[in-house]
Formats: sequence, C-alpha cells, structure tokens
Amino acid sequence: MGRMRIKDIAAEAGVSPATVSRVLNNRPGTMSDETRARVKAVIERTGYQPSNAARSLRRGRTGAIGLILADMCNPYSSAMLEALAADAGNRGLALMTAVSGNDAEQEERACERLIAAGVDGLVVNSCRAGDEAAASLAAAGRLVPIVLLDRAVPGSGLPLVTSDNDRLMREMVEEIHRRGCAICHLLDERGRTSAIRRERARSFERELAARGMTGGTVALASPAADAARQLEELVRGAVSPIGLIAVNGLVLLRLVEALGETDLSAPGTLRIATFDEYAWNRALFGGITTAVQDTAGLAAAALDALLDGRGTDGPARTAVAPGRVIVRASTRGN
Amino acid sequence: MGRMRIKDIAAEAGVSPATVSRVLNNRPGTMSDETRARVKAVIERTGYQPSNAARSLRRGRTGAIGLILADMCNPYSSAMLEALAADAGNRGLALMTAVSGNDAEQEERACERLIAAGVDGLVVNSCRAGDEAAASLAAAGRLVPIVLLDRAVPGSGLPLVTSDNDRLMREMVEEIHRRGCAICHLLDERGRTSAIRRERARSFERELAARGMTGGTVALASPAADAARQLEELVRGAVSPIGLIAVNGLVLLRLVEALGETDLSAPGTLRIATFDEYAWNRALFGGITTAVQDTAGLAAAALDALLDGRGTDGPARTAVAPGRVIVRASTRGN
DNA sequence: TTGAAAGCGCTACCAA
DNA sequence: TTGGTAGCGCTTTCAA
Repeated sequence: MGRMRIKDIAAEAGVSPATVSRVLNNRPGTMSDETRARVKAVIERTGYQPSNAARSLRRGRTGAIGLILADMCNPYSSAMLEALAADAGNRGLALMTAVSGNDAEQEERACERLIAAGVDGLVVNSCRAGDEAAASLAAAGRLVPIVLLDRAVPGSGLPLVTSDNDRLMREMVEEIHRRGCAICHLLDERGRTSAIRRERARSFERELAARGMTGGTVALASPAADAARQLEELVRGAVSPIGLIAVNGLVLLRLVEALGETDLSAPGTLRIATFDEYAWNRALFGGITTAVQDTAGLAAAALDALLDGRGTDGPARTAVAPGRVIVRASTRGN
Repeated sequence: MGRMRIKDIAAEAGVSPATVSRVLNNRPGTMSDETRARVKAVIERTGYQPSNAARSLRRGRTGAIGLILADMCNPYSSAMLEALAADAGNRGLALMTAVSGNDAEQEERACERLIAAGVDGLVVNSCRAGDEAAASLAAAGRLVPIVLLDRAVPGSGLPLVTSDNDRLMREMVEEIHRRGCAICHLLDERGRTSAIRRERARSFERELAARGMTGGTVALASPAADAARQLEELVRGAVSPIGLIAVNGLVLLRLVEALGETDLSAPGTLRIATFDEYAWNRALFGGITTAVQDTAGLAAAALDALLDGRGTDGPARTAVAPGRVIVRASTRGN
C-alpha cells in the first residue's frame, strides 16, 4: 500500500474530501457523529498520515520553528536545546537547529537558511553585536517572528528571553560574603564582550559595593600559565579567603586549568562559584557552587513569545525566568 | 511588497514561469545566456525566495533530515549535533532535532513526529534495544531511510555509523601498558547495557589478554562513596600503577566524583584514560588521555549513508570513522 | 450536515 | 530555446 491521499480516505468512507479534512482538523459540530466516526475508523484502519508539505502550502505555515545556537561547548546550549526540543514537541512543533560556532557570518547564513526553509519563528542565541548585526536581525524579524535567547542585541528591537542575572549574581555574592570573603573577583573572558557578560559585570560591581567588599572584574589571561600567575597575584598576602566568580562555563574551565598549575584550591584559600550548571560542577572541588538557569522556563517563555507575539505588535518585551543558586562545597569552606 | 510568486518574476522578466523555474534549479544548457541573465537579474533585484512548502509538495521531498539524540548530557551528542548541523547546512539540508532523554517511548514518538513532519531521512542515536524496538525501527525504516548513530539495534537491519572502537581501545590499552601498568580495569555503568559498551568491553578484554595484563570490566558502584570504596579495593596492595579506562564520559564523571572521596589520583597510583572528549578532559588531572571520535567524519558518513542509501538496497552496512587517542598527563606518569 | 471546486506555488512534461 | 499547463495533497469558501 503506497502513500494515501485524502481522496482515498474519502472514497473509502463514502464521503467527500472536504468532510475528511474537517475530521482531520477537528472542526467541531459541523457534521453528524455517525459520519465522523466512520471517517475516523477509516483513518485509523489505514494509518493515513496527511502530507505536511501540502498542509504547509495551503495553510501558509509549516509548524517548524528554528533554533540558532552560538556554541555547543557551552552547557547552556545543550540544556536549552533539550528544553526547547521537549517543549516544541509537546506543542506539535518541529525544531530546526543550526549552530553558528560563535561566528557572525555563519549565524547570518543560518538565519537565512532557516527562514528560506519556512520556519514559523526563530529562537536565536546570537553571537552578534553592533549596528550592522542589529539591522540584519531586525530585517529578518520582519520576515518571521524572532526571539533572542540569553544574549540581547541592542538596537535590533527584538524581544529577549533571559535569566534574572541580577538576582543570580546577588545570591552568589551574598553566599561568598557569608562565607567570610571580604574580597571577590568576577572572572571574565578577555576579548569579545557580550551584552550578557557586561550585564553580569554591572550587577557584580553593584552587589560588591552594597556589601562594602573590594575586588572587581578581571579578564582571565589566556595561556593557563599566565592565568595561574594572575591568580597568584590576586591572592598574594590575603588574610581572609578570596571569592572568585566565573562569569560563564568557559571561564570556569580556564580557571580550573590555571589552578592546576598553582597550589591554590577551593575551598581552601579560595571560594569559587560559577554560572552554568555543567555535569562536572558536581565533581570538581567536591562540588562547585553554581547559578543554574531555569531552562524549562526559558524554553516555554521563548516559544510563548514566538507564538503569542504573532498578534501583539507592542514594544519588544524581555521575558525573565528566575533560576537559582546551588550551594556546594567550593564556597562552603572546609 | 508582499511575498512574491514565481509568476510575478516571470511577468517581470517577460518569460514564462517554466523558464524561471529552470533558472532557479540551474538546469544548464536549456536556455540562452541572455534569458538566464535577465531572469537572474529580476530574482536578484526583487530578493525573490521560492516557497519551500510548494517545492516540497511538488518534488515529494522536503530537504530536511531528522536527528534523534539520546542524551544531551553526553558530550558525544553535542559534538555530533554540531558536526551534523554544519554538514547538513553545507549540503543545503535542514536538520530537525529531537531529544529522547534515553527514554524508549519518547524516542519512538520523536521518530513518528519527524516522519510525519516529512523528513527525507533520519539519524538515530537510539536508546532502544530488544525485538520490539528493532521491529519498530525497521518499520520506520520502511517509510524513510534511517541510519543508526553510535548505537546499533540488533535485528533492526538498519545501517550503523560508528567509530572504530576496536582500534581506539587497542591504542588506549597500549598507552596504559606502555606506562608500566600490569593491571587495567574498564569502568562501565551498572544497569542498562548498550551494544556499544558491550563492544568496547569485548575489545578491552581481547587487548588485555594479548598483552598478558590482568584486570577486567568493572561496573562502577552508584553512590560516589560506594564507588570510592570499590576503587580503593581495586588498587589495594598494588605494586605498579593501575590503569583505569572509563567506557564513556558519564562513567568518567562518576569516577572523578568518587576519586574526590579518596586519596587516589592520576597520574600517581592510577593511569586514567577515557572515551569522549569533553572540555574538562583538558583540565582534570592536568589533562586526561582521551579517545576522541572523528565527529565530522561520522557526520559525513551518516549523511552519505542516508542520501546514497536511497538507491542502494543492499544489506545494511556499517560505516566507520577512525578517531584517535590524545595522550595527556593522566597516563604519562610524573 | 455535506459536497464541489478553486487554488496555495512550484516543477516537469509535452508542444511549439 | 521557450511556453502552456496539469497536478502535487490539502483547506476552505460557497452552494446545496
């Protein structure tokens, strides 16, 4: 038995294609229960599946949404993919995925490809910044609804879905302060600055000041040996433990590499906390205190924004999912 | 300017829709260069994009391929997603992703959903086993070409794309043997056994025997404290260092957790190696010797199998990408 | 409550 | 080398 068409089902059930279509689309109260039952039986028996291509053509939408991830090394990306795939599946949407590898040009191409493929909406964890990028994204956003994930692109006018970084940062600084640190540093990447890392840095400095603590934002040097010297410098002559917060999973990785070349450790001289829950966070230093994002909440917010946004043409809103800080041995002290 | 149709382009260029279609699809040598140029100019100028839905309906294929991943915690999954997304993008294919979370029922549903969505092929990193699963996958394979990734499903008759686990295991045992270990254990998960883990265990024992080494396959106990005791037992009274190979990234994670509760370390009493390259492998123990899979090669092989397989209806073949072992401090000794 | 029929936008066959 | 046109499978309006 080859692929069936709707007219085959119609013939089999002794009705017209229109009636079969009404059954398939659950148009209620538009036909007799008897007819509906007969059609349903035939559909069931034959295992008929409507052609998605034909539906898409006729309805003008595909039921697919696109996802552009910046970086698969980042645990955040894996977690968001998992959450979005699950949520999209439950809503009957297909998820088309692309990975930009933190390359602006690849991101733009992926954007074009997904729109050409006919996605009904786009979730973008953008690696782009600047006016040109904002314009390009805004233009794409005129073709199809777009929601930015985690990283804002100022000037694009696109809605953003993100965690409450202010609150997460406050809780982390609070935890480190509570454990007896008077000094705390935020470890950032050297080079490319992203909107989200800047936002975290601002929150950090505000929280530091609010508690009368000292320290600041530090760009971690790049070869591990250099970073090791940098860290030794930071703790030189410290009388109380020093707090270190990694601004993301990548920086934490570099921190661990660097610490391997020193005698420093947590929770000895150091109190370490980080953003991004990674499987290894449970194992390193007996467990690293971590700010975890509410990926399921973020995924739901992103899809809601995409689907609801269809009607609402108001100003771009920012949706926020709270997240929480998991306290582990790396800040608890011995 | 709303969405354009092919007939608008045709009118604009003063040709027929058929000619525009021929230009769009690069049918070479079927029209004068002059006509082609004129049509191209109009397409360029208007920014016309053909409707993918209409193409799909007409051509009978969608240009999308489905990917079902078992587990986003596994670095293997992230790496393969990245490689497949890149390769599919280069071939002009869209990638529809689903995650089963190692749940057989979810995997089956994802399979149905993707087929209903009209994918032209399916790459499945299956978490299923047994006759029922094999039958279900074989049935799906009759609807659309399917390639299994990494994990075989015996009885399904579906082609498999995998790394050369034999060779990787041989190189790892060789490395550990060369570093003075007479005893080596393969650390496996307790519980669910997968075809690939069994295959690695077989290779391991063969290589052990070939070198007159002792040791064997050990299921790592589950709470970290139990695992810690288990490991202490394994090295009790050892005179030369003990080799440990983690059968996958998850087991390595548990091993690291367990070691945190002991005095053991690598490359001291232990020589540790693992499958699956994870960012952390570079940092832990000063670097962990790792068998990395050739994800780009695997991705290419999977897509080739999917697209070529269309014609070839021969017996299910297994495609192999070699991979390689990266030697790091955890086996090199001091 | 049901059916007939007009397309959605494109491709490919056949004719010129 | 080019154009006319049927039809991919479905939804939806209009008519019965």
